[in-house]
Amino acid sequence: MTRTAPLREIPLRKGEETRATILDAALRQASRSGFEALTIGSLAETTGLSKSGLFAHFGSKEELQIATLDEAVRRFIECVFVPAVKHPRGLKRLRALFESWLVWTDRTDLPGSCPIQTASVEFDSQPGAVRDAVVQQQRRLEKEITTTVQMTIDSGEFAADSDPRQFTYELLGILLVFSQARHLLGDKGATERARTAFERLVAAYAQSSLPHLARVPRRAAVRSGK
Amino acid sequence: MTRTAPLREIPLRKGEETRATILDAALRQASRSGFEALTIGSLAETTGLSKSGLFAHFGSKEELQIATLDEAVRRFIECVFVPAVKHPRGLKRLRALFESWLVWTDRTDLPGSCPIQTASVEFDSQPGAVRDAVVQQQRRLEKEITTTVQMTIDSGEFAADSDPRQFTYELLGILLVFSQARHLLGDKGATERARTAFERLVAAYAQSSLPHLARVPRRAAVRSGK
DNA sequence: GACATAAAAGAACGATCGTACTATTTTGCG
DNA sequence: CGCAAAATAGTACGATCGTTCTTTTATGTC
Repeated sequence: MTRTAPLREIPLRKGEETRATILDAALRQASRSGFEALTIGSLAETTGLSKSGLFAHFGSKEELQIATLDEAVRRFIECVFVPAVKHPRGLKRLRALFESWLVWTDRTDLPGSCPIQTASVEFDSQPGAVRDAVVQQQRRLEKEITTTVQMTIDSGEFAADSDPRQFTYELLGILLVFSQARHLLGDKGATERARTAFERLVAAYAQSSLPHLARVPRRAAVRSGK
Repeated sequence: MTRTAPLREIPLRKGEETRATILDAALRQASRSGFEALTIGSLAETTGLSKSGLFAHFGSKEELQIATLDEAVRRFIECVFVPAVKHPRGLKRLRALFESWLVWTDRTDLPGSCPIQTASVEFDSQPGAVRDAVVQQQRRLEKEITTTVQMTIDSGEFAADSDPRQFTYELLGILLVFSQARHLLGDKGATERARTAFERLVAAYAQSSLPHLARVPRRAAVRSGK
């Protein structure tokens, strides 16, 4: 059972490289046109491969879509979470997370909107393996954010009775409408509006998780962002 | 030029009826699977029409998609705005708008998520006539909301220096994440989270449009919803 | 350099796509 | 009823879809 020899688990080499090329093209295409438009033919053409050659890497369109989603999440984590954890736990890290999120599709050079969000909407009422994968990834990301929020509670920067999942919920809302304003409507002020919304959200949680009770703040909760 | 006689502008009868049937099926399909999956063939099958017979009503797939979007907007206005304007201008109307919005896809008996939102994401990076139509309708709806918010400022229920477009932006965010939580994740608490977010938003604007300055409220701004 | 294997290409399949053209039925008015 | 027009059906088209099989080429190890 536990042998030291490589035991023939000699992994791929060229294949992995090609697969990465395919997924890069797939990600760009999904960003522009969605996961349904992720056809074998068009993808083969943009990568210069043959249909069958490309197909062999995944075995089915569904698997291609799931692999593309996984790659999107991988890059998202790399672009958003990894830089954020370099900041100290708490509000600083939460802010860094938010700011990275705003620019992540630019940083990873996608031509359209966030593929994860696209997939979320595209498959939200369409049962199947892709939908299951989307749900799983979405839950995973939300859990990560909630953990970051919880740290901000633990650090005392958010009120002790704050609901971290409610914060996550509202934060996601801001980022969803940001994406719509940015890509669909081409709103130049989308980023500033998102920041304003985020700051108000933060300010509310710095006081209480039941902010509509409008408790009087004990001190200025927000400092200059930079 | 101006003749009183009907002048042969005898409009359709049966055709309109069939068209309505088609659009109803199209709306349901778009709600489940998006506008790209709105194919002539599948739609012909679910309506019992022939492909060519159905096609003749629209002339192109693009026109079918646009007609479906327009029908979605028509129903949205009927389900959300029309009931809201029965309430007095100001916060009451704004609240009614929000509450109708939360249930509008149920009230119009759609099997999936909001087709307008689906279209917004599907075409946000895909140039063409459909995208143009989506942008136009989205702008139109946002303008309507902003007007309702402005009335709440005028009534004195929101602070005079409030930014109605910022409020609209954030309100849309809440509704977007609500839809995701509801349909993709099947979150039973989505509605309550949306209400909590809405109340916090309202409370902030009842004080100031720059709520992260955390001004002290002069009085309790929120009463029992009913 | 030979050789096993991985990687990619080639060709073909039935299905469905959007759309054009023609033919048939249905409708509403005189 | 008769008849023009509207509405729908029928048929066919080239293109593309996802997928399967077979064949060829590229790769890495001895």
